[in-house]
Amino acid sequence: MSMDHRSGCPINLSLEVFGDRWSLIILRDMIFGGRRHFRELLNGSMEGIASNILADRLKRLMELGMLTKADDPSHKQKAIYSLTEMAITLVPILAHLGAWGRVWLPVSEELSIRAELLEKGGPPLWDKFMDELRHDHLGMPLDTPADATVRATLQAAYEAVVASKALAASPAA
Amino acid sequence: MSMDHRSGCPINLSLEVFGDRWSLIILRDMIFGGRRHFRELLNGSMEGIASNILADRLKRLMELGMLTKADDPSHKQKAIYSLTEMAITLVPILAHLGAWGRVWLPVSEELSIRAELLEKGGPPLWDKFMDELRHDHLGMPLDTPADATVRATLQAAYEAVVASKALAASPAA
DNA sequence: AATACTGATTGCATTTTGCAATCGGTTGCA
DNA sequence: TGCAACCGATTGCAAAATGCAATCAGTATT
Repeated sequence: MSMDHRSGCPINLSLEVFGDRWSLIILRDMIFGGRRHFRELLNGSMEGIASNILADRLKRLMELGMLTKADDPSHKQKAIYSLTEMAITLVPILAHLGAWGRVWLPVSEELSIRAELLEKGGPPLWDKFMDELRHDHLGMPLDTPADATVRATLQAAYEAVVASKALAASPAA
Repeated sequence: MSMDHRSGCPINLSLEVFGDRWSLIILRDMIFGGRRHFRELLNGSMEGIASNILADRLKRLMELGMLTKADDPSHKQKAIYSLTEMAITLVPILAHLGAWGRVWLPVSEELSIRAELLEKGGPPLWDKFMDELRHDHLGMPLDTPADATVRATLQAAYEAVVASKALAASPAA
């Protein structure tokens, strides 16, 4: 363990983990976007992260114990990244962060629909979602063998907004 | 409003506001440490912020609508900084952040006692504390004219830990 | 009159970030 | 068998952010 911390304050230490412009964006895309591969994260994030920064942050997040890396059996040089429990427990923080941003910042509708659903669902929905993440990333059995996943609900809501936007943009089609 | 945002995602926009190493530390010291003046923030933070960075962040946080500045009547060149409602609503996020850090990071006991109390108090305590902040920074009347403030409780708990540490270090005194 | 404190500002070296191009290896298809 | 597309990165370089020390003019204290 490196001891070069600015202070032992919980908030300061948390900021030292993801108090930069990219770490939490990467985790957001893995948690809510389902991205598991380098290229998915590189091309999938709307913010356009550079490949060297992505590589650096993935390495850093692994060293911090937030991610693990494994070989993808289907592709010899493909790596698959997984969230650890440490990262999965960020879900409530991301939900709060999204809710705060929706109130105070100029968010776009299609990108805030997930935050809205998470806010409305509250802690019970977060717990269910975290359970799904534990299943997908840690191989744990689902507590409740849900017929409809939170993940799918979030994804469907996002696509519905995008579709309605496209329809409104070209009504003559 | 400047439109140079990376994306309209709530989490991204939130990170653009305080996704750096210092902004949230300053807000932490104002919210939980009661700092209102430049020098208090400069010397009071355990992390040792540089004066130019402090000046830059205070200016930035004012432009973002998180802080306001006013003259201190008691001292002609003294400036007093106040939290806006936008900043006060960060309390739940800071509480979650502290709770997460307490679980996963090597926090020091004396610095995490506040996070612990906030965690135990939960949303009701946060609301009471935010009400106190609105009173102190926005001049609003207190909903409940509490005889004991959350602020004082947090401060007393911190001092108790520091005192017990000092006692354990020199038992012969 | 001297000293210390107020909110800053300046100059400069170091570190971090962002961007574009590129790398060696793997895969799928013709 | 050739070859383009894709894989997870790496490199070089410029720009920006950061950290540090010294300094500033105005104000209060002594």
